[in-house]
Amino acid sequence: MVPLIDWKPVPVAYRNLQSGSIASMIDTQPKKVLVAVGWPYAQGPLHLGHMGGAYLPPDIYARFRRSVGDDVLMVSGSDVHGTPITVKADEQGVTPQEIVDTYHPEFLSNWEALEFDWDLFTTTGTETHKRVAQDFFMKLLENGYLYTKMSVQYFDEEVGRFLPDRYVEGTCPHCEYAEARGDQCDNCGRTLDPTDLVDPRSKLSGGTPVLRETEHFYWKLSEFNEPLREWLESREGWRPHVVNFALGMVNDGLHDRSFTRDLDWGVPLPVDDLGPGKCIYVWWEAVMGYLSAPQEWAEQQGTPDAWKDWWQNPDAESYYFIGKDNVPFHAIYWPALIMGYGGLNLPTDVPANQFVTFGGSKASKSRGVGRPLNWYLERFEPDALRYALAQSFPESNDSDLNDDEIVRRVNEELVATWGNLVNRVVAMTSKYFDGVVPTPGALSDADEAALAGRLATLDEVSDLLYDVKLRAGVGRAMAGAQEANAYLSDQAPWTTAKTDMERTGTTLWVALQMIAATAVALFPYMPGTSSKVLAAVGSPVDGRAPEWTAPSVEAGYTLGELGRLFAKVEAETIDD
RNA sequence: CGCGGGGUGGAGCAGUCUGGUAGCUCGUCGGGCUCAUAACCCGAAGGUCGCAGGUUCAAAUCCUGCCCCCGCUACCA
Repeated sequence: MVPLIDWKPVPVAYRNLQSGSIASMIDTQPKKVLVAVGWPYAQGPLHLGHMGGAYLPPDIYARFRRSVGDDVLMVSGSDVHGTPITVKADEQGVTPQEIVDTYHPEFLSNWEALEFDWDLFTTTGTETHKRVAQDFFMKLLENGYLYTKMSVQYFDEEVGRFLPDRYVEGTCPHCEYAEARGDQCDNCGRTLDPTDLVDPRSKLSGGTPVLRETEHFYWKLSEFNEPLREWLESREGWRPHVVNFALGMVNDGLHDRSFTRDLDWGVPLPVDDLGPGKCIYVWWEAVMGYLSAPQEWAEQQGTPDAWKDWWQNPDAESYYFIGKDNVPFHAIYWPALIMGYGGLNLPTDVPANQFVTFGGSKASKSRGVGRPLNWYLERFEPDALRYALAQSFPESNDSDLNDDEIVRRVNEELVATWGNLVNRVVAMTSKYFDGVVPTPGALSDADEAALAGRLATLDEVSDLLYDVKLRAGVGRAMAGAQEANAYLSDQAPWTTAKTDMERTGTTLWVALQMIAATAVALFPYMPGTSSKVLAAVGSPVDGRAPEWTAPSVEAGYTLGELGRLFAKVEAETIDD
């Protein structure tokens, strides 16, 4: 056995910032940042809850880190293996691949509709993934963390398949509930073993399954108990619910778990000790995607070793964006796999979200609650939807969202505060100065305060974003827009325009500086509209993200065309 | 006693670790403004911080018990 599990503390988000100074807002030593996004299971459509919980947060975070100059790699992909997909394929009389080919493209179109900026969104069905997962298996085997063991499991002779615990149903031996599952009785809540069930039947065929011996590789997870405990206890800045939950499980004691399954649809074992029909358990193999996707990306770039900068460089950071139901897999099992492999970076942070609920019900594939994502995509502009979701991110609580709430956020907050601000300033510049940025006169104290305020906004938003407090971040950025609205009210350029055009010009010049800075602060959240604003004021986004600085809007520049940033959502459009 | 999270003005949330005038976004009411997407700005009303007890000069915050909601409970992913 290999000397146990080397891990080193991974530094938390590096900051090279000093409040107040524009130049200091850019990270002078760019870091490699892996933004790892939970892999959606290609078995059903995604809902708005998935976006708010797991997928939009990483896009915002990645865009922000790009803005401060870091070298971000944002990857994920469709998880295409496992029993549920094969079962669904059987039900529909198609191949598992055909199921995958239904949902993977749908995911891709979802990302496009919401303007996610992936480096790569692949699948676990690639040759690269297979190679990486098999290599991972061999490394664990060589390091002594895998062993074989016989066990007895129910087998459905009708469909010719071993049955996962949840696919065996029967009568609960404790309460005689007839619909108990093999892992648990929903009636009395007791944990069960499938062999406990009276009158077991297969959920697949309805027939009576038979017990068969089967040999599997088992993972010595128990060996990782202490290293994981030590590692988790040393985490700083993690969300309490993530650490507490993971630590609770570790303190209860982890037991060895089977590493393989009797299944054809998956990554086959690289050794033939067990004979055919064995695959790596889909969950273990799926999280290895965090390692295989960067390799696939690197291959596509023509720099096949480039992935090592994110995985083997101890200064690199990695953030795993997931829902709370996945905490065990990202705060326990995946770190344990990484430890067992050796030489790879452990997660810097796992900022798992709680759930977005709709009228109190979890929006999820399995329960079918909530509208299809496309329903929202057809009715809302992407940035408007991104805004409404960001303001409801369930970072510490489950958060509730409904259609009226989304409309309220868009109409009463986004349109009224930010959209209207841009519109009124551009309109006045057009009206009083023919659309040319005026030359400022002497700056008053109020002007200076307003200009300083825009820097404070960028500074404070960046503090929140580094901490992955994304909901607070968008709120703070919007406060920047409110400051600009208040500044305009105080200065009343529409009044001074009657007597003092220089004063009016100065006010509008200041307001334009505030708008440009706000657009930068909002860019991670609403990249499309921020890009439009920045282009219109003469600071177009160069590359994938604007520099995290207050752009200088130059006097004499003719503002570009900029219609209304957002349309109000009419009640009728959501009235069905 | 399985584990973790949550219960804060009409709505959605922050604050709880490090006790000390309960904060934000909206809504409501009043005022201002009229450049702007009936948008913007200012002010006010509205909360015994799930319930009960305890510690303390002082509790949303610490302790104990209880109630309710969510997730997990290891072979669904």
